[in-house]
Amino acid sequence: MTFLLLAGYNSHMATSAHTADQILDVAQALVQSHGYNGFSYADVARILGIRKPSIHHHFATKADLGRALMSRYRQRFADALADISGSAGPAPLKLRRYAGLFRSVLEQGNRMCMCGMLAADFSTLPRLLRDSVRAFFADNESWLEAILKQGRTEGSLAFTGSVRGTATRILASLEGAMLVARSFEDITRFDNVARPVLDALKAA
Amino acid sequence: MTFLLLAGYNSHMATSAHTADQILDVAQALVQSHGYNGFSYADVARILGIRKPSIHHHFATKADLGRALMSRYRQRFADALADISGSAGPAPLKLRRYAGLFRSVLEQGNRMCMCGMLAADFSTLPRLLRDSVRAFFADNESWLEAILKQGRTEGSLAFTGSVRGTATRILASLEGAMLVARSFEDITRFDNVARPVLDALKAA
DNA sequence: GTCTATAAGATGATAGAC
DNA sequence: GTCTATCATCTTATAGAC
Repeated sequence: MTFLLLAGYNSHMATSAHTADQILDVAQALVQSHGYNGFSYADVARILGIRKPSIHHHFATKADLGRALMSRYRQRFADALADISGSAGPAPLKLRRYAGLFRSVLEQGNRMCMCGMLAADFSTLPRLLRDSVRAFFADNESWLEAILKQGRTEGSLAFTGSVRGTATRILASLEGAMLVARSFEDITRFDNVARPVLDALKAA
Repeated sequence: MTFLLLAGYNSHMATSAHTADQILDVAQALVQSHGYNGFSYADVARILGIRKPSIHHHFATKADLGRALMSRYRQRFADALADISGSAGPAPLKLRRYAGLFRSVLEQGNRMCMCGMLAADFSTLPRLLRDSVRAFFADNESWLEAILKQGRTEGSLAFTGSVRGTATRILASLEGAMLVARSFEDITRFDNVARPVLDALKAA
């Protein structure tokens, strides 16, 4: 398959980036658009203007590439979450910024959250990748729990039900909102889910 | 790939079913488990104990098979929705039965909603299939809107925000709940999202 | 309606030259 | 680190016998 929609990347920019990073950039965009089984080494090579064996040199197998992809994605996401929770604002603002993380992925060429996409591909993934997908979700929920607790403590959030259950619900709603919104190629569909889900948590 | 998890189907039952139906049964299970790009005619043939050309005889191309799959799936889902909305109960009960539709798919070998899965595979689908996925979601939202209106009218439901927005949110939450729950192979994760989402709509 | 045989192209991967 | 050449296997699909 040939895909031009590599928003956020083209082979003529970031010339200082190492090949391995460029491969990860392209592969990630392809996974987020087409799924783990929807892209090939040939696709990545074509887009970067290199040959398949060059990719195998950096990532011997597709499972290796997948692991590197997940490792980098989880690290970056963890950094983004740390940046938000380390900031000074009230919990509702942090939740809005959190949803903004997902929203920005959709904005970037109508991509899906990489882990949401891999959750769909779940049964076809190598074991290590499966574990990483679960860990990503678990990390997200733990982070959300901390923010929800902060909000309850500072009085900025008021919600019935457990902190854990609420975190689970926020994550699932955002993943589902992305999934449905991207099939309509309409980001307002994401907003129409994310906004009320978060607003419903606010203290009166 | 070889998959044994064809809960709900094996080649020794339903011997009276026509081959085309058996193919659809197996292909649907595979799409729901592995995605559109995660299964092949060879997989279907192996499971049914027939040869690939027999499948091509019934469904000339994979796109044809996909169309037939969607057509049957949407029809069945529409029938299930009509059955629920045609019944006598109050809106909250109908919503619970609606969520039960999704839940039963998860129970069936940890499958994903077929359209949720195809929404992930969206960018790799033939145009007609894309349209069908969108139509499925739109049909679901329209049905939910009708139930939400019924609930408001009869006083069994009370929610802030628009009927349309609430319908969108319910669908997205359920799809996302399935997506996340299946990666943990834990149906209680689905329940922990579906229950509070629907309970929050109930009139006091 | 199902089969054998087969094709053209894709896929993940390797050997070995430069 | 990148390339050419090559690989076994898989994928979608067709021709034609039974």
